[in-house]
Amino acid sequence: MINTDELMSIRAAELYYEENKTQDEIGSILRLTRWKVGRLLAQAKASGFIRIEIVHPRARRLPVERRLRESTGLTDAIVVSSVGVANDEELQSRTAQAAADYLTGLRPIPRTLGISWGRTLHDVSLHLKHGWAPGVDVVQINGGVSLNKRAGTAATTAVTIAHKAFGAATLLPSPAILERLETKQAIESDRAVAAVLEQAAGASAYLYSAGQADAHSALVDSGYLSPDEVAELVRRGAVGDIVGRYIDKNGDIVDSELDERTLGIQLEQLRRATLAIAVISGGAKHAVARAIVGSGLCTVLVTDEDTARALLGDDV
Amino acid sequence: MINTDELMSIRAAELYYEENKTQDEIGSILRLTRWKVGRLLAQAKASGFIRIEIVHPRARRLPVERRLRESTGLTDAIVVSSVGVANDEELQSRTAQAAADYLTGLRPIPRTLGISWGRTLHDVSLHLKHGWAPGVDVVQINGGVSLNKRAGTAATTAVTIAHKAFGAATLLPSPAILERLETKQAIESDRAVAAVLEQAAGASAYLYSAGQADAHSALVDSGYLSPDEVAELVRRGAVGDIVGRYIDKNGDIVDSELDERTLGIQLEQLRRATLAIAVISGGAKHAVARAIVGSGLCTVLVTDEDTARALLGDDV
DNA sequence: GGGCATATTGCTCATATGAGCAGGAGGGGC
DNA sequence: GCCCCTCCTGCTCATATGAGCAATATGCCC
Repeated sequence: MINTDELMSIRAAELYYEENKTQDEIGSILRLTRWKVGRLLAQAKASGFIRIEIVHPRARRLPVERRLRESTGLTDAIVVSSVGVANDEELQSRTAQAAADYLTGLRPIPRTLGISWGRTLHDVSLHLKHGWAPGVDVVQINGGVSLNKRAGTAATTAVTIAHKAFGAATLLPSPAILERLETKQAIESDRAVAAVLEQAAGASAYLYSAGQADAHSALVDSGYLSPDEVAELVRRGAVGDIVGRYIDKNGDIVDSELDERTLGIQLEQLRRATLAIAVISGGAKHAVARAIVGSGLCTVLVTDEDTARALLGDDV
Repeated sequence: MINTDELMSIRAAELYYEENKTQDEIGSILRLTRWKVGRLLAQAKASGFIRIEIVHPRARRLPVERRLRESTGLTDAIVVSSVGVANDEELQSRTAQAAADYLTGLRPIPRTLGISWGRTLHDVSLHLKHGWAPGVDVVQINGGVSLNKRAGTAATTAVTIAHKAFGAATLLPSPAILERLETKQAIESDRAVAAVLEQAAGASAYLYSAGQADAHSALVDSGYLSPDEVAELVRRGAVGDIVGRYIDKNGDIVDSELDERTLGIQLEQLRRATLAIAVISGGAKHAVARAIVGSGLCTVLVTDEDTARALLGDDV
């Protein structure tokens, strides 16, 4: 049975929010003092009967962001609303847009930005406005040029971001994963490659995304790994990959032999970074997001509401 | 491309509605004057970016009610919110509850209330509180006692409503539809039946629901009609039934021969009534609701938001 | 570039609202 | 039945907000 006050608070809420009446007017309609009306409305809000949503592709969820900052070690969290989103694509676009906004608003402006590559990062590059920053150099932090089927995507991403900021792009001229350890070591010690890696190590900020651990991963798409190899990694606890390296739910490398053959900055370099921005969205990436945030691989997370709630352990 | 003001209005809305900041505080955060913030918020509201919903089973939709009253000849409209409703059953329960509330609040209190029977009315009777009125006599306005499979539902409904109002119930001792015209005329002229019909004709208010025109109708359930007969009625334009009589989309009797054999008050008596309350909910009853409201068969409509919007021609 | 029409801004002032407090009603415990 | 404690009510007062208006900026035609 619903009590009288609750019912009255609903009647009051209808008149207040839907009919735009003042609390005083509502008072005379419901034969209550205006103070009682005010209290009923406060009660209705507190009980969660009044739901206020901001319906807009650019809307963020500040309370969720705050909770994320408070309950994790993140220095910042950007959470886009998933109200009214039909598909994952729309959600990813919103998240990429938010990441672009965050980059644009970033102070101090980073001199050098280290980036990974992939669908998400490419999306971010497209959402950045021309002139988003007055000069930022971009450097790739993991390999991936040659084998990429969607030719040049990795390079295009870096170049676009740099170009739009009137800066220079430095590409890492190497595959993401080498077949043999010796080859990797050889490439790594090559002067051109070593110079890029050095620049990457000294970047003032990092921006990267994560891949889910399954056959849809960009590393599979690009031909570096077979679906079977990924399935084996999953069996061994992989939840996803960042900068080409597969991690488990604790943020640890799953297969050190594979990792040795992966060219790019180390996870430890990300962990030590003052500013490492992870951009992650979509239901399939909840697990990898948890691993990244939980093990301190990023200092800033840009994500969607559902992922954020999954991290927070919300039931809804 | 989204313009700057729109984006600012979203940022302002986040701070105002989610972070409970004052417009002044928002002003200093966004580097705007507090008046600009106020205008941005007003703009966000006007553009529909701020959605305020009252989430409660007893919540009504006053703006929809007003539009219904204005665009139809109804003297009153009660529209329950369908936010957060999972199934039709929940919706019907909410609507029945609203009808019970409406009856309880009705002034002047009717001396005699003429009612039909059916699932909906039964539901209303259960939602009424004991002592909902200080004495109201209830009279059935259409037949339906004997054949009803759910034995005595029709009678129980009338008795419950009357009992809870400390009044007397008068049952109409007749089937809803007779097989032969002569039988119907004979019963109708029987003293006991005629007296009830006379009382029904003089009721100060009517309360009835409507059935959809398909095999799930209560008249089929009760055995008065076969699914085939209903199908034939549909073919001839029937959209539903009220007080046992099938009507088309104009509110006209579909089959006058069948109607002649139907015992109860005439549609014209409902149309002439000062107070005729129709209680209708569920997606399957949009058509019959339209017919009833459109042809003036009720003066008050109690319904759900979706049905109301269908009547108003809203797209959503 | 000048002048006009229109939109936008920053203000004053009236009003609506929430915080905090004093008095009073209700409801056990003895 | 009496008292005390708690919760609730209705108030005063400070603050937040929206309406309306003058001043200013913007765009547009010639």
